[in-house]
Amino acid sequence: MTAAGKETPRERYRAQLRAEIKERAWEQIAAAGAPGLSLNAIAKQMGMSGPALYRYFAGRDELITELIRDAYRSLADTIRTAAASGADPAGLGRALRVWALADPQRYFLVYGTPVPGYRAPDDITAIASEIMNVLLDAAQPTAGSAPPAAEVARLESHLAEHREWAGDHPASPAALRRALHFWTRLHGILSLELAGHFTGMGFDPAELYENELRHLTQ
Amino acid sequence: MTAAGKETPRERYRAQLRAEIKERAWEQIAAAGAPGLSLNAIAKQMGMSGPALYRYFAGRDELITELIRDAYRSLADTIRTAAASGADPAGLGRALRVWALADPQRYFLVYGTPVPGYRAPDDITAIASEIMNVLLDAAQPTAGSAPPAAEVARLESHLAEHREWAGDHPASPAALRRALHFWTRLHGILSLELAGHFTGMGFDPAELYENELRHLTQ
DNA sequence: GTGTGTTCGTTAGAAGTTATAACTCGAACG
DNA sequence: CGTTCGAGTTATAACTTCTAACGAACACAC
Repeated sequence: MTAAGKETPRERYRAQLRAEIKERAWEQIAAAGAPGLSLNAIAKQMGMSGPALYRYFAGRDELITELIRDAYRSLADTIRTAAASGADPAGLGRALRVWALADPQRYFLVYGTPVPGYRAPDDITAIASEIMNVLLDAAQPTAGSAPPAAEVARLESHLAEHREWAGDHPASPAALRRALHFWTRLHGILSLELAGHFTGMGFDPAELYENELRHLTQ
Repeated sequence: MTAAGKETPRERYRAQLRAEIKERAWEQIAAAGAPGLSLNAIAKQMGMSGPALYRYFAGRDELITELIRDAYRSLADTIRTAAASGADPAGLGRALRVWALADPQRYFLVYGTPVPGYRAPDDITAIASEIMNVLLDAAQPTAGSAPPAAEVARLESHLAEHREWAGDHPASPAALRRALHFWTRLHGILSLELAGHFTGMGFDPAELYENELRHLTQ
């Protein structure tokens, strides 16, 4: 895959160890959430003593940022792959849910409670807008189905005037609106489900989600 | 308000100090999120030394749980008050947004990323269902407007069979569905806005929110 | 007014954490 | 084969939560 020939043995070893550290980090995060991640614990698990990890990550924050980056990348890959294999918007939504349920804490690393001061590095926001691009693609085609109902007219004209976030994507105002709704509505259900706010309520979150997908794709 | 006569001086002092501790805790949480809350820092701020706080809270977890409880209560009061003063569902939605924007971290204490192991005490879940009750009330009246569109029929029949979460509230299946949508859709927009996922996108989240309210109330 | 307790706040300390500094040793490379 | 670079070590500082033991102040009963 990557130009393996040019790697020195040390680089190989280094990359491998970084990967193992992240591996353990994911386990800890899955078990106790991001605040429960401990560099020291990872080091002990790997049979080495604390400060050794600082050879591989500048600190806890850098490790977490790296994990957030990976989570974003994983999500972007999932969405892109689903779209590339001809999935309709509903299919994209289902892929999103499968991805989220596979590792709730990974979802929360992307869309969960932010640390007030934190500002995401540029490459992460780039991945975020890549995801948005796929959504905009998917929101486009819906033929000339729904008439521009008066209800949404105001929002669509507002979005038409503020389409910076779409970059140079040629999405129609209706598509801008649909992509946004797709995002916010599915996130609304998913995040509540993953946070456990539906547990004990009795109904099946999948039914609610499928209903929203039906609604979103008209 | 409270039966002040029967309070001993010590109880008064104790209650006051507990309140001040929570006050400082809110400041810290607003500034650095829940993980940034430090008992020690609070103690120092109040001019007393670390372990003194353990007279008032069993530990960090109990303090946070108490803050979560207060946040829930504050939200329930806000929603109930809005409903009591004759607000329609849209008004409830706006009250929710105002409450959330007033202190984003407080919102996240209620609806943010959960700690995997954490299980909310019963009285907190009781407040949660109190909130749901107000939502169910508000979702009820909408006259005989929308016909039971085939799109939502499946979800509504599912909800009709799983209405444990409504307690003994006499909400119609349509009301169950509407209350759920009200919750998930507004939370979807709000949580993304509060987490800063809309910053830099250019559009006004209020427009998106208002559109959703319009949509929700038909 | 003078005991008597309860409770408050203190210091000391254990067991963690992140992170830095200084040092050793081994492996890669010229 | 030697030199250098880097990995991992220990020691330390500055934090954190939280327990334990102590002293002192305060409310209350007598």
